Formats: sequence, C-alpha cells, structure tokens
Amino acid sequence: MNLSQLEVLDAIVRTGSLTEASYDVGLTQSAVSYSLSRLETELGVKLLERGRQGVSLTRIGEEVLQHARIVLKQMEIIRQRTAQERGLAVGKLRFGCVPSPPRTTAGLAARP
Amino acid sequence: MNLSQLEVLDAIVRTGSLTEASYDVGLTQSAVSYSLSRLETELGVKLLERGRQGVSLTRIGEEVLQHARIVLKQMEIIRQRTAQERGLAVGKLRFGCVPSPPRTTAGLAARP
DNA sequence: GTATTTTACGATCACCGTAAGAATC
DNA sequence: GATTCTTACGGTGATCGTAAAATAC
Repeated sequence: MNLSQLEVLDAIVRTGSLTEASYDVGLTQSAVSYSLSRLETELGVKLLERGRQGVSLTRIGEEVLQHARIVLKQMEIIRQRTAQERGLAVGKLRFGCVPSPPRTTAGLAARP
Repeated sequence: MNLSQLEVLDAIVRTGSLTEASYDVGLTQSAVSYSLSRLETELGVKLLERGRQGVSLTRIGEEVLQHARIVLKQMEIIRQRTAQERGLAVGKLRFGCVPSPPRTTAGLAARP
C-alpha cells in the first residue's frame, strides 16, 4: 500500500471512472487500473464495484477512502509547510503583487 | 515522499539513532540513511540534527513528524479494518488455539 | 580503539507506458 | 460500432544490501 495508490483511489471516486481519473493524476488508464487492482490485492478486499454507470464504492471501500483522504490531506500539509520553510509558495496558491507596504513581499523576493 | 520514508523517520526519532531504527523497521543502516536523506532532499529541509548523543529533531522536523504520525496511524487503521473485512486479525495480535467449538477456527484452516 | 553514519556500487523489483484483448453499451 | 476496463510485455528508476569510507567519541 503506497500513497500514489491512495491518490488514484481518491481520483477514481471523485471523477467516477478510471479514464477520467487517469487525466486527473497524470497517468494512463492502464496505470490507473494497475494501481487500483494492486491496492485491492494488497488489502485483500474489493474497494469498488465496476458497474454500468461508472464505479461505486463498496462498504469497506468507503471506509478506506475516508482514511485515505486524511492521509492525503496530511501529506499535502507536510509539503506545504516544508515549502514554506524553504521560502517557496507551492500548490494551488498563485502569486500576485498588489500595492502594499514593502514589508509584505520584499522578504520573499530577496531570497535566492 | 513515500510512506516508508515516514516510517523510517518515525523509527529514528523513537529509537534515537539510525542503527536502532534499522532494527525497528527491518532494513539495513544503509537503507535507513538513504531513506532519510532522500526524504530531506525531496522536502528540501533538514529534518534532524545528527548530534553527539544520537539525533534530535529540527523545528520543521518536529512539525513534519507530527503529521507523519497521523499518516501512519491512518494507514494502520486501513490495514486493520481491511484485515477485519477479510476475517483475519493482523498486527501485533498473535494466533493461538484453545479448546473451542469447531465453528471458531475451522473456517480458517479450510482456506488454501 | 569502538560505534555510528554516509557513500559507492550492483541487483532486483515495483511501476509505468504501449499495445492488444475483453467487456459493456 | 464506441467506450471503458483489464491484461501482457518491456524498460526504467527507486530502493535495497554489501562493503568501504568517513565521522564522532
């Protein structure tokens, strides 16, 4: 069980299909399928039902996803906080300048 | 950043040295050292100070560890819950047999 | 000296992409 | 037919262990 597998699971559920999920995570459908089936094998449970209209979580799948999302959230926090530590802003936050007192942004630009 | 790296970090801090941590996680010292330095490189921050008496967390390392432990806890929950779903007890629980009605353990032995 | 960590070097295995196959509509 | 998921196969890279070097005491 690794993180990318949890990311894939999350993406599949959010998008409702492996194909859409593959765009979301930047992999091929093949890789998404592989990743999911590997996760299911490792955990020994079926996480989602491949139905007529997209996919739907099994009961245990729902539970796994719940914990998986906490994991992903915490990983994101780690990335964000360490990025701040390095003096870089990352993630979905974009950077812009508005008229403001020098102290607000000057420190950032000064770092190499 | 992957899970085993977080496990290694946690083990190092719990045991106080890379050597002890290597026993804890079941890797060589070399692998533990590699894993830690890779994590630090990927995050771009120094997580712990290699001091005279063992290691000590940096400020940001402390923060990372806090989130890492939440992650590890959630992963453990996922393993436990899916194991229950499969009908198996895992983790530190050992297995033993005592005089009991056939239904209690017979089903387990029957599985290939 | 001992004990611990880091570095160097190979080997192995997990993961991915391409491509073909199966299933579903 | 189109679309989606799965399976097969090969290549590449991360991660591990062995072993040597560096570091600290």
